[in-house]
Amino acid sequence: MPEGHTVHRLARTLTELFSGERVRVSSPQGRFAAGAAVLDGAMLVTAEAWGKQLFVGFTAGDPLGSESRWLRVHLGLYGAWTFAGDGSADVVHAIGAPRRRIGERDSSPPASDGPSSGPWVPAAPRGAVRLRLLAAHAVADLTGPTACEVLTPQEKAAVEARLGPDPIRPDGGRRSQDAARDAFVSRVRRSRVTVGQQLMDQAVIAGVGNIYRAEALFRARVDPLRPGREVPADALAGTWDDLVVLMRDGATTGRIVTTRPEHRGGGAPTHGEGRRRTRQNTDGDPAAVPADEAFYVYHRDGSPCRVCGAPVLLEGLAGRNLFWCGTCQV
DNA sequence: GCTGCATGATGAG
DNA sequence: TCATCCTGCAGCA
Repeated sequence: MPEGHTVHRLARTLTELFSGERVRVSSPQGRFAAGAAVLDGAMLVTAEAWGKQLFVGFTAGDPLGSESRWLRVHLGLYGAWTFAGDGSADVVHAIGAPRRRIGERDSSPPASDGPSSGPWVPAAPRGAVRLRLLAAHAVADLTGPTACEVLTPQEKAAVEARLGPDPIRPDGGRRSQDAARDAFVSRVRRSRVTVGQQLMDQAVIAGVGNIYRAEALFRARVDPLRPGREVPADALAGTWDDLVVLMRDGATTGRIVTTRPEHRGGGAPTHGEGRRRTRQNTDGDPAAVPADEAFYVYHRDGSPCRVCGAPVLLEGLAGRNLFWCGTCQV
């Protein structure tokens, strides 16, 4: 599922592909027909993310009236975007749940025969496409979103007002990085709701999902079942700072990798150049870290903790699976 | 072919 | 706390 890093990545991709373009907006599946009709033919200005919320801005004028509009998309558990293009833009991939299909070049005919092969024709939408954005050189299809609606700027502001700070946004979306961190720390400590639950609350911190929750609390050695007000402020501040690094890395690479090099490589001991790496996510090559070594606890229930060897625990918490190490996290 | 799950959020009870 | 919505895919038969 798309956690915040994926949504930020999507915003960048949409901006790259469509900003400054007039786009045809349609709803092949039909469920967004009315909204699509409002936006069809408008100029797309930019796309941005706040936590898991994606906002795509369209300029006032022409088909729209005197007011600009924002398309708000939330992918939920299953939503996904699929991109294709004529190859003039370097971005042809899909991002989203349940599986990334990065690198899939479904529609684009090989650009091998050059510009003489005539105008690019996008492939027919595949599956239940709620929304299609089409410009001269690229197409984006959206399937399975939890939310897809057209908002006024005021309505967009109202949505944002309900969201907590977002570690990926500059300054966390607050006045400063310190203000964002403080807001997060004090909010968590104001409540006796477990810190594990609060990390999934988008009003507390925006963009964190089940993976980042599990991994960040493990790295901070904090027991997810601890009431928020009992977690030391400096542990929470450290968690925020850690998430800033982890999630920005995720947004850059498209992959979540939280393990430190010294905790990977179950078999072969790392040596040589691999040893001194301190970054988590890739060092430029996401494939460098095998998928089964990317996490400390997420989806590793029953397997030995990478640090202490105790079996990773799994429990249902507020309807979601919670993974943690009962020995390392206290 | 069918079933159950998934990195979410919401609304009713 | 539960049911519900959105969709695709892995894992079965």
